[in-house]
Amino acid sequence: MKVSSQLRTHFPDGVFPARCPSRTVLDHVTSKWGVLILLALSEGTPLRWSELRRRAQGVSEKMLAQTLRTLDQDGFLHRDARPEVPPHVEYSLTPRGEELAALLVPLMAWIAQHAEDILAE
Amino acid sequence: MKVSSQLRTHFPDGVFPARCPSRTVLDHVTSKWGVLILLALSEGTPLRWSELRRRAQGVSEKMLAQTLRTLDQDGFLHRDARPEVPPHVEYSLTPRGEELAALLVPLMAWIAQHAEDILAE
DNA sequence: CTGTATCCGCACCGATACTG
DNA sequence: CAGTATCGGTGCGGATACAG
Repeated sequence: MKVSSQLRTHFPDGVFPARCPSRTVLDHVTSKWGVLILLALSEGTPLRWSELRRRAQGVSEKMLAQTLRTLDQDGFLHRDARPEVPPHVEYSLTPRGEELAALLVPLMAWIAQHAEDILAE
Repeated sequence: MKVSSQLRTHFPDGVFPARCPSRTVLDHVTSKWGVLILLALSEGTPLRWSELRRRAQGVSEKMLAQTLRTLDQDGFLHRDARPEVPPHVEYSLTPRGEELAALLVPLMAWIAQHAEDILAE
């Protein structure tokens, strides 16, 4: 069985329409910082804003905020703000986010394993 | 076993460095059109330029060329030009590309399956 | 048919300053 | 600590014209 048959259910002719929900979600998920944030949270431990900034090296405050908002709206992660001073906010994956991350992890693992060979050529 | 442990091998502390081979390859693979092209070819059938344009709806000639070049340089796909008039060029996945696509397909299948629910909220 | 070359707008993104 | 507001540049990406 060809692996691509999994796609035939939703894209019978192999065509990916320009404006469809799948494209939108795909863009959110595969966005430059979206992947890294989902991966960082894939371990299960809730992470704070500053910790996420540290893990996804190079992300600006603006892009972190924007990405977190998008992923939150899509229901992939949960924002837990404790009413404290100073503020203490934790981000964690929702069940839906965990499903998604479970598919992202093998991808990233494969990439990490082959990246050097790929760029060496 | 947590699924994320697959990443611990390469990112022991869960930190994704700014400038590392993995980031570069990740950006290539998760690029707007890169994913769609890899998925279109994941079926195994070689596709021609014009057919790829049709499948990845909305892609411009410029971006198709650019994306194909990148994926080719990374060794994910093979360009087969037959010396004919008019030109006949076929693109297909390399073994490496097939490995990658095999990880991309379940991701896209999951997204296609949940996209409407996700955006409905 | 399969591209390449060029122009150019605008959206993305980073940097900075500021706030609760 | 955890963000928001604003500005400016830059490179992505679309449109068009052209070539082999």
